[in-house]
Amino acid sequence: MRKPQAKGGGEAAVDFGRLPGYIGYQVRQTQSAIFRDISRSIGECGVTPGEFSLLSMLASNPGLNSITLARLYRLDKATLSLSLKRLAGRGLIQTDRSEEDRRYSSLRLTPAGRKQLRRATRRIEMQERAMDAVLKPGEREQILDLLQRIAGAFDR
Amino acid sequence: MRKPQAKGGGEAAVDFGRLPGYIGYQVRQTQSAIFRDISRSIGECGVTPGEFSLLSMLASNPGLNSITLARLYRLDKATLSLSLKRLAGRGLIQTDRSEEDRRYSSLRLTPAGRKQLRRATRRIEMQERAMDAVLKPGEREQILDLLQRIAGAFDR
DNA sequence: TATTGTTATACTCTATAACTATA
DNA sequence: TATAGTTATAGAGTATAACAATA
Repeated sequence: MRKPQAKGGGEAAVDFGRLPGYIGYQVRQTQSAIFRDISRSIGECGVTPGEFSLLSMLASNPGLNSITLARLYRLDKATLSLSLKRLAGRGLIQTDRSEEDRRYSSLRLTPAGRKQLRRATRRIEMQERAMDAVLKPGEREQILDLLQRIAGAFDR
Repeated sequence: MRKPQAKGGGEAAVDFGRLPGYIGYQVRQTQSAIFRDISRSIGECGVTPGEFSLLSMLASNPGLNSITLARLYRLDKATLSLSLKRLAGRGLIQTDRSEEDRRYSSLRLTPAGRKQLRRATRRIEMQERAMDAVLKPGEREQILDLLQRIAGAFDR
């Protein structure tokens, strides 16, 4: 218990206290390490992790509307509206009004969006392979399961 | 493979594609669920997760300087300067110039900061207990280990 | 010259509130 | 009246660049 957690660099004798024993803390640190790694190749990859999720969802669910996306990711519709506007501005998605109910927009990837998604997917999967390099057989499934259960604990 | 990952809500038949199989994706979702949960009681708790880390570090390492903190958390010194300014403005920390080398500041909690940290710690540990409720014996140690190894894979 | 720290500026992500168009 | 979507505004969190003080 209370094992200090060295983190590289020559900061001898810094005491992390109980922080390393908190799952919340380690999830934050890990998320930040993963994000930093992707950011280093953001030019090569072209999209942020959040944008990658959105593009993937539209690839699997063409015609999806933004209120559904907002509910799935628990974002305010205004927040999502801005993200989608940016993606549309870059020509990666196309937003049309739905025929049946003209309040809804129908979202889908453009050809440029599909191409960008393929590029980003290659980069993301490279990163996942880098993680596999430090995991033993079965551990990927294990952590995916643990993370989903923990997130589920707060689904409320 | 390609198991769609239902996420509550009545969005029947939304296909998450490969996303649920990516560790990066699940870490992001979990971090976001944990953050949302803490945010709901931010008034009660008083500090953000990032501020909680900073206060904890200063509790365990009184007199720490900001460049060391910046290196540990891989933040730019300007970024950290702003966070510390906000904490100082709320009277939670006190920053003094070091005696030996007057370029350095010596950071420490004020009595109000110690009190706030105790309050936040109670809240954070409640959250950790909520996670334990969905974990079997040994699984907390398991996920802490897995997360640290994955973060370490990108330490570069 | 090099290092610590601050300030100015800018960009992303997020939310709330007020609005329009549609139902 | 209710819902989908947009815009305006504001607050964190992050970075880069330019600067001051100290070594």
